[in-house]
Order: sequence, then C-alpha cells, then structure tokens
Amino acid sequence: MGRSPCCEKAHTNKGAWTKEEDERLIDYIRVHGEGCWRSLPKAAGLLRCGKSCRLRWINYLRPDLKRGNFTDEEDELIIKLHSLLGNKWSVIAGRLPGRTDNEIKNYWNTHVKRKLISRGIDPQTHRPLNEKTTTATATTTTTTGAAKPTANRVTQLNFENASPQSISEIKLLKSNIDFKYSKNFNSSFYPRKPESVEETNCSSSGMTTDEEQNHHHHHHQEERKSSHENQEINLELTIGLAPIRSELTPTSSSNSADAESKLQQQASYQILEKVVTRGVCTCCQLGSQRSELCSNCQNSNVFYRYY
DNA sequence: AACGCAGCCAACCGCAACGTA
DNA sequence: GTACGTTGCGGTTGGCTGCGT
Repeated sequence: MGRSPCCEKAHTNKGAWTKEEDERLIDYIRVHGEGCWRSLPKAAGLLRCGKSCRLRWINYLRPDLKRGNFTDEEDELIIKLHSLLGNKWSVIAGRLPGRTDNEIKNYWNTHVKRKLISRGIDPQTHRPLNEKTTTATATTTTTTGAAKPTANRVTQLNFENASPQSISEIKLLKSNIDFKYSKNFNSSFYPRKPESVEETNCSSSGMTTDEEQNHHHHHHQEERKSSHENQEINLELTIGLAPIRSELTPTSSSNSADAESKLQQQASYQILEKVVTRGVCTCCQLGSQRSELCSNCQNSNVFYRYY
C-alpha cells in the first residue's frame, strides 16, 4: 500500500516563493495562527502544499528569526551540541534562539564542517581525524558516526566514560532539553488551544464550524503530542543529575554541595531566562493586538520558549 | 565580457512518529 | 490490530551569486 501524497501536486506551485505568497501566508497565520498545515494553503488561497507553507513559515517568515551571520559563540555552541547530539538539528536549533534547524544544518555543512576539518577534527565523531574510533566520551545511540539517524523520540545517551567536565556540560544540556520539551515549553510556536473569547476571536474568523473544529482538533493533537514528548524525551543519563526545576526563579538550592554544579545550575537558569518568554496567542505574538496582550494572555501562566 | 567553478541556501523529498477511526 | 491522515525531521538538490581566469 503506497502512501498518499501529502498534497495534490497537480495544482501546486513549486520553487521560490513570491512576495504575494509570503504576504498571504503571513496574513493567514497572523489571523489564524499556526497549525493544520494541510488545510492552510486552501484556506489561505495559496497554491502550495502544507509542507511547503510550514517550511516557508518556519525557516523564513517567522517574525522572531535572527538574520545575519552566526557569532563565534553560536559557532562553538553548535559544535558542542553536535558533539553531544549528532545531527539533531531541531534540538540544536532549540538552543539557538532565532535560528532554524535548516539554517543550522546549512551552516554546519558549509562552514563548521570545514572549520573542524581544518582543526584536524572529524566533524562526525568530533575526534582527531587521525585517531581510530575508540570509546567516545559521549555517544548517542541514534546519531553516532555516519549512521543514518532515526527520528526516535527517545534518545539514549551513554556517558559512562565521560569526563567530569563533559558531565557538567551534559547536565546543563539535558536540563535545557528537558526544559524545551516540558509542558509549558512546547516546541510548537503557537501551541495553545484558544480558551477565552478573545483568543477564540483571534483565531477563528473566516473559518467554518467544521474547519474550526478541525483546527481545534489539531491543537488538541499538538497538546497531547507535546505532553507525550514531555514524557518520552528522556535522555536516560546513566549519571546522577541535579534535579530539574520547573519554575524559572532559581531560589531553591541544589542538594549537591558541589560548587561547580551550583555554578552550572546558575548558568543554566540564566540561559533559560534569556530564551523564555510569556506564552501569548498568535495575535499578540504578531502584534495585531492594538495594545499589550489580550486578557487570556495576561492571565496565562504559560511560558514558551522563544526561538 | 564570457565562461567555469565553488559556495551558499531556500526548498523539496522521503520517511518516521504519532494520533485517530 | 490495522489503515490512514498529519506533522515534523533530516538528507538532498537546484538555482542563484560571487569570484577567478
């Protein structure tokens, strides 16, 4: 049984997006929010497949995208994350606000790989080029070496031979990844189901009842999925980890008396505070609310990661 | 100016994961 | 349990651009 195509190819545009198409997509998402990519093109009057719309939005049109060259700090962070995670571009992108997985992937392939090779480091294994592969300090079961990575939701890491420094870095990384996938930090940009009158108004204009139900249905799916991810994204570290806090304020101290671990935890909170913002509806994100946030957003205790 | 080449990046494709009927 | 629909991810490609000859 073959898979049905993701969209009707006969009547879809391909190739570069025009300004008009961009504007249509932005306008539609400004009003209706993300989600339901399958039906979006038709609803927005675009002759594109949903996948194409999603890609265009995520990689190019999203209002919070950072433009311009990668900084040295971003460079080093990418290298470090890649050494720990392999080609998990979406996870890596989650640690670089304003950068997309595609952008990072392209940057890796065009710049970072070469940079590492010039340093005498194998960009896949992050080990010296002339060194035979032996025990890695940190390997993933899904992405090590040239093996094709799978899209497993559960990534198991084995750090048995990791150095104390690596362990600290991994702790920090894990805490941030857990954070990303935690319930209030959905990886989706506008994940919440509208609950208030205001928000429903923001997202429902122009939709038929059926479309709206479908739209909400997908929001439910997203929520369930992210909740599922929250449970499933488990790096299964074989080392003891500092407790991961769900609040943002670093008031409680870790049980560990280890000064380094405290410093790491502190650094982790600082990073988190930089990349986190209050969760708001699409209207507020895109500034279509005339002033401040709608009441639902104001009352919400939900926070999202801000890419 | 014309050509070839390399680099870059937006976009596409195929597949896996996951939910639902 | 299975078929199907939808979404997201990672690998790949095609076309544009800049540079050297």
